[in-house]
Amino acid sequence: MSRPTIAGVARAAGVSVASVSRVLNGLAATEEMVERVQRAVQELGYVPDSRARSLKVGRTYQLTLAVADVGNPVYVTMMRAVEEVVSAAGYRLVVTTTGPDVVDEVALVRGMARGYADGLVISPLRVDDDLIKSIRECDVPVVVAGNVPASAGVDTIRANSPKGMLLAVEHLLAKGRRRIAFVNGPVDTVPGTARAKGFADAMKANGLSPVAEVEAVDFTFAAGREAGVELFAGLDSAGEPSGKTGVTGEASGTTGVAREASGRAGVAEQLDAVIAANDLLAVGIMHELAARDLAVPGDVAVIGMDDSELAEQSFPPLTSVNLGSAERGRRAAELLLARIEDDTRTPRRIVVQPTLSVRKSTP
Amino acid sequence: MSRPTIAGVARAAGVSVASVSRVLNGLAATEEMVERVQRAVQELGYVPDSRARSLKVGRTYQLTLAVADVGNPVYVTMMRAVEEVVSAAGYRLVVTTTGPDVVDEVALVRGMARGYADGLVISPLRVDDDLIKSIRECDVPVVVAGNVPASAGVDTIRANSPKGMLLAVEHLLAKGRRRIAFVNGPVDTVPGTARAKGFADAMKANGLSPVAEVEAVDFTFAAGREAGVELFAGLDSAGEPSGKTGVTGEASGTTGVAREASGRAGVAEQLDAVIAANDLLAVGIMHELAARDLAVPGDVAVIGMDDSELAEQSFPPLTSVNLGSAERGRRAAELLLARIEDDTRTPRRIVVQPTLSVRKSTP
DNA sequence: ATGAAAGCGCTAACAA
DNA sequence: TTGTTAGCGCTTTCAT
Repeated sequence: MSRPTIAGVARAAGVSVASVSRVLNGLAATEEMVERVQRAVQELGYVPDSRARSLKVGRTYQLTLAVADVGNPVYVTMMRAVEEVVSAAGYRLVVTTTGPDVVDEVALVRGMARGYADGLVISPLRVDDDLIKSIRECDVPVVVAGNVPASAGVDTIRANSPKGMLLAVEHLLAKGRRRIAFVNGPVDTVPGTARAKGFADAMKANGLSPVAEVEAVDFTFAAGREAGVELFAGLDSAGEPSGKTGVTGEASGTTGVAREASGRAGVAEQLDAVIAANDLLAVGIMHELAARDLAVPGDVAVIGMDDSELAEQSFPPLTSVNLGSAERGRRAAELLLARIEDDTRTPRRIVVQPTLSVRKSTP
Repeated sequence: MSRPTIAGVARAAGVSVASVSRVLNGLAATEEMVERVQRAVQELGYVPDSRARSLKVGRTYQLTLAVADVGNPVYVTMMRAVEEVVSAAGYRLVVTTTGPDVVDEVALVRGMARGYADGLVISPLRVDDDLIKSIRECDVPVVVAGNVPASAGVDTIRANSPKGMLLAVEHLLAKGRRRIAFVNGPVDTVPGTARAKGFADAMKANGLSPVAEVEAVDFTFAAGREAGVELFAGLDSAGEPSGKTGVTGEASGTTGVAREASGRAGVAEQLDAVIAANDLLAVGIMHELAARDLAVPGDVAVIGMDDSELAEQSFPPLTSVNLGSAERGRRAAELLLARIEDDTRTPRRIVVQPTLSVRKSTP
């Protein structure tokens, strides 16, 4: 016994399919008609086929949110915000993971065309021309939560990383910390680039040079720990900070030796604060700090970015730059909904201002 | 200019729609035919409509994973595992959030019928007859990652909480901790019930009575902190543990006073270990411990459950019962795939055995 | 190897 | 108010 279709219901109720459709969609019908149809629906356990319906009406009432990494808590903040807005508007939200590669991102946008959903919010780590092209060609509206060129002609909503960096640096400065290191994510990503520049500018604006800068392989906890190892190895072998950049690049083969030599005092002398490009990296760094008996914030203050749930869960709770992920999610959803209603409106580019959530990881 | 359809492509290529369909699906065709069609597809930027296609072939090649709370890190572990299996099998995975209520869960399963996906993995917090009914009536296969009665006749894959509790209690015992408190999630949930019973049995089997038992309002970090407040208030006002249950139920109105009186020594005397029903609760408890200057594991050892990414990210890293979430995810996906292939196979009920991941939160 | 045409389950004119 | 029917975009017999 296969699933009943609308025809089956019509037959069971002794009415036409059109009448069934009308009753189901709440259009005008007599008491008795409604009654009969509903009983038949009940009895057969009929459920409309959403594909057939959307094939006809041209809408799925489904929206997609694509994120790079479900393990990154910043996305749960965004997800919650997007979910709230779209479900209030009568859409259901589904989430897909793209991974860090731009090709997968492109494939997703391409595949999104025709039928999977009525719209897409995408938060890409890396952007290239193919991605932009696929977004323009996509026949459902796409809004980018991130940074793409204005020339792409697409609705975007992004954070203000430079401003965020300024907040972080100035907070540290106000607390008397001047020997600041920066742990970034991959610099070939959009946020990586933005944060690198933001950090450099913020430091310069305050007459500071970084003690060290290291680039983690991605925006994860594990990468944060590795970056921590690299950071301390570099600090130690480099001795006093000499120039603008300090240590950069891969951990050297001498890590073991350098690490052995990097005593608590040695590091604490050279470094009194670390800014990380996101909360996951920051927490990774805090673990490496602890492994070296360096106290947070006593010896070294730590600031993360994203102000995700992890920031309050970590210990000590992490001071973090709130880049407005909830607001970005909310407004991305609103932008998407608006564009679904009216595809001719001129693309908007919204930037959300950051705030600083001060917790115990800074003095 | 609307999106091109297969008819448009056929016209542009000067062939029939059937031929276009064949080329697109890799069926037999002459060189020249393939050539012409592909050029037309290229030029028009044609993308097939997945709804129309799946309406015809009866498959969407999309699978859904429904989780209660995207903020719970145990689900990211599951998600990753499910994703890996289903994408290897040529399906795309989408994730939806249901929230804690069973009615939403039911609505999801009902709505899942007809068209959204070819199958569903669901991990419900609460289960009732309606849910079970909706699962049986669902016309796409559903596998439950969790515990439903065998009579439901559905594929399930679940953890062995009692065994996990035993692991936790015995580990504590081996480390000389005997004054154990338990922080559970809501006991009207499936995991809540299972863990309550598991804990009671594990304690009894080892001749121990719990120092205290408190029930958090849900399985979140915030609830964990609240539960911590309640736990310590109760401990203090109850004095020495007298019977089997110790403190239970809501925080009393005297919390403020009790808290004031609950000194470091007082608590440490009554309590030397806490088992939490999941990692989020455990981390919440650790924060409350820290707020009272109680050292982990020095004064109080803490064990979580789920062994999620949070367990290694927390500080100190959390000893946690690995309930096999990755394996459960993997096998749930396999079960689902198998059932999609053959809907007549008799339902399987798999239980995954736990292991203990020992970290620094226990001595 | 290719084309014509039926039909997947539904909605929306249009007719009655 | 209700029924009949065309067609959404696609795949798949069945002829050719």
